[in-house]
Amino acid sequence: MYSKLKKTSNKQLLNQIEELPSSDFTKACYHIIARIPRGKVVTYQSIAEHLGSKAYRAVGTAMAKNPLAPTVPCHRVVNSTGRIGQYAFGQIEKIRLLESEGIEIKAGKVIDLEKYIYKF
DNA sequence: AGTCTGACGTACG
DNA sequence: ACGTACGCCAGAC
Repeated sequence: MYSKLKKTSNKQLLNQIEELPSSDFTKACYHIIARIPRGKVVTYQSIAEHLGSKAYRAVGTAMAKNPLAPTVPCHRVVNSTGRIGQYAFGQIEKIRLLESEGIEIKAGKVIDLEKYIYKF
């Protein structure tokens, strides 16, 4: 009976991303993030590397403008140091979301980051 | 085309 | 285990 409240399918989401007026680089970032499962995280650096680039700062810039948050789960992107990093709706909210997915965070850092890293 | 700005990373103190 | 300085590069003007 809640079928109409079903989340946007991944396929629909990918189409939505394609329709955005963003650059290819930015859309590629969203595509990558769209496949991170609940309870897992990736780093800005790994996203850039996956795109064959060193532009990890630009990845952050793309996140900052993410028009599909939190459907495109940009809250699952953290610093390579394990620090939470920034979030358009505030670090508090980012931490709250991550904890709700089972990720342990203390003093703004992910405890045992390796355990939660999503590998491509 | 030139310049500036970041949801970053890393080295170094 | 901090903070800071500097390098990085795509995107916005």
